[in-house]
Amino acid sequence: MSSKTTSSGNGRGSANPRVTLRTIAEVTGLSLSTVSLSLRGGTTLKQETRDKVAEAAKKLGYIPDRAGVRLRTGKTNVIALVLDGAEDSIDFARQMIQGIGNAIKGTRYHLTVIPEFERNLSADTIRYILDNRTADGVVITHTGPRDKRVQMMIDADFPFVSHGRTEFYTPHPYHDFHSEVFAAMAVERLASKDCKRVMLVIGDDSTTNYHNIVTAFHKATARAGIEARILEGTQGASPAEMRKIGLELAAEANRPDGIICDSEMRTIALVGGLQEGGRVLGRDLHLIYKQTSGILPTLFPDLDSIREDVFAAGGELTRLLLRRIEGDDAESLQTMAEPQPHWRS
Amino acid sequence: MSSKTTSSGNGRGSANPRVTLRTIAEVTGLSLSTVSLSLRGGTTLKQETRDKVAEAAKKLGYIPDRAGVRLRTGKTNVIALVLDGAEDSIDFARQMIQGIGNAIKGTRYHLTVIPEFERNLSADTIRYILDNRTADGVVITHTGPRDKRVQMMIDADFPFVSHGRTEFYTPHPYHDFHSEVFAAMAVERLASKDCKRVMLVIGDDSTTNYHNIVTAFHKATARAGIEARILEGTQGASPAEMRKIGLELAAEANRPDGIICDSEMRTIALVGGLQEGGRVLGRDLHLIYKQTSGILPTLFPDLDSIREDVFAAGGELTRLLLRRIEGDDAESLQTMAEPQPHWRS
DNA sequence: CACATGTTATGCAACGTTGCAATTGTGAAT
DNA sequence: ATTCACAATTGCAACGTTGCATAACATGTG
Repeated sequence: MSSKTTSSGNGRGSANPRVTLRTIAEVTGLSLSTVSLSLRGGTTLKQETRDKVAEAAKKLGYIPDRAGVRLRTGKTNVIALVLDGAEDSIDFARQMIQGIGNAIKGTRYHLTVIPEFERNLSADTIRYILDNRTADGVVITHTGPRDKRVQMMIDADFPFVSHGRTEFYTPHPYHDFHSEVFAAMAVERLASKDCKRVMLVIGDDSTTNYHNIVTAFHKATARAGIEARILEGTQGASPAEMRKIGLELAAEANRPDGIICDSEMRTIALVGGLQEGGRVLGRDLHLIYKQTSGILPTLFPDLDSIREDVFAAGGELTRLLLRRIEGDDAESLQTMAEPQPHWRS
Repeated sequence: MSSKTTSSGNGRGSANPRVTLRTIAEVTGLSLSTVSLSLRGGTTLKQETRDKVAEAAKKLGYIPDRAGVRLRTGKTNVIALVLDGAEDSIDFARQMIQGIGNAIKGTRYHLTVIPEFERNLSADTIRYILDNRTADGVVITHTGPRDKRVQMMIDADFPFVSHGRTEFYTPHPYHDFHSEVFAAMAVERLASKDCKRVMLVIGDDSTTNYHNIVTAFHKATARAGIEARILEGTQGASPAEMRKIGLELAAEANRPDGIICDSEMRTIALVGGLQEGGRVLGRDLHLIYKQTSGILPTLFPDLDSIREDVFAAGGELTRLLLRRIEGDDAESLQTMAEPQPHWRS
């Protein structure tokens, strides 16, 4: 039928010889260019031709070669997740990855994950991606108010989305948990339980969320006429130290009767300490934590919590990023996730 | 000086024009081929030439274009992690990824992660990678005795490494936690605490580890002359159900006085149920769990545990895989991780 | 001087893709 | 018949890299 290399023996040791545009061209008797154009929906082609190409492509199971496309167009069809090393939110990484993976299922995109070992090296990671055009877009988490990674990508006009807002003037895509609402909800709930002295336990003051929560906490406690207290400087605290803090707190005369905790890891440690100190949650004091994993509800079935759905966040971040890559403008790509209260009793 | 396109204005909108072999060729006055050859350590080149090229490459910050290399050689410089959706081991995904990331730091490899949503779709994932040569090697976890993914990759002679052994005749690279030792250690420890009726709580009977642990458990209990019992069929059990099981167990007349649990998630739920049922661990009964995350030691500081270092496993898996990709043969790429006991009191 | 022998460097083609300029075919208008 | 407009298709070059076959040069040998 056709001219050369009909089926086997094209050099590569693989079982079935790779299907390329050339294969389809030979099968259909069309030229490479036509096949390529047709597959990308060229409107100048005859309908008959387009059908023929589409059919052949499907039958042969053609999938564009990533290297070819990338070399020619510069498009990598890769999105990169910069994975923060923090383990405050238990199961955060897994859920985020699953969420992203779910959202790119069926698309041409692949996910590459770049674990971050030290926060202050994160600029290097971004620099590398920017310089080597190693992805079409980036997802970052644990965003700070003046996050240098954000700054770099804005400057380079590179598509990205952040989990968390920033304070930059130039708008950029983000998806964020509404921590102000979280704080307000939690305070109101504690107020309704007749708490008078409420403490906020919060770490990682490098994130924007930190500031948002603190501000909202103060506003809400003021409104409710409740004494507010913040346990700060615990971002580096180990679980053991955190537990000790809980133990000390349990012994304090003027201890809080309501606690709001924004980290699961800290919640576990703190509760451990409080219980060891003889305090019974739900009686001596109330605690509300921000829930992201399935573990804490199992562990503390009676504790109130407010949920952030990290799997959904991963999906949303991805959708925003893909639209950004397509060229949508930043202003239209900013969404918030509403906290979901889970009150017990 | 040189002929064409000296510095700027090469079309791409980027700030600094991309450094390619061509750039180095122009700077050094050598040909493309020579530069390429030199950078790959061609021994036929004069030392002077090699130095000149190396110096220029370093000064310009040359990094080979991935698409170019991939197109020409078929090498993707990518390793793929197929991420099982199981959340038995808390923090497993994050540690595994960090471990792999740490091991490829400084190499040309990137990590792509493919989340698995349904186990029975895992063959499709592998098929895709195999057909499209989308990675140079694959890491799989939660390996089964006759794992079809392993079978496929063996058949295709494709580089991979499994976290977990198999029963296949053809050898393949693996790194595995020594669960037989784990079971034996745990039983001995319980025996030394005068336990008489020991129960093994274990889920996911699709993994090889399941069988290894069960066998070793029976052997060890027989040797110690202890009554053995296995709580089976809990692989699909939700934390709530698991907790209920713990509660029921606490009320049982002939309840075990020693429990071995191979999953953190199940440990948490089970302990919750046991405690709710009024049992005090360390007094009424002893429990030893397999520890992978930092959470459980915080939560249960008094419980004995045996640790598997997932971060280290990720690193080892990667090293094995890379050596496999380099062509080392499978037999030499099989290693075991020794369980690390953490006895309290 | 012609020729073989190394040593060192290079030209060319190819991997799979796409964008553009150019070509062919078709029918209608001059 | 020639030209024109339009529709449909195609050839060519290029993206960055590497392997092979060849070239250029110096040196030694008959």
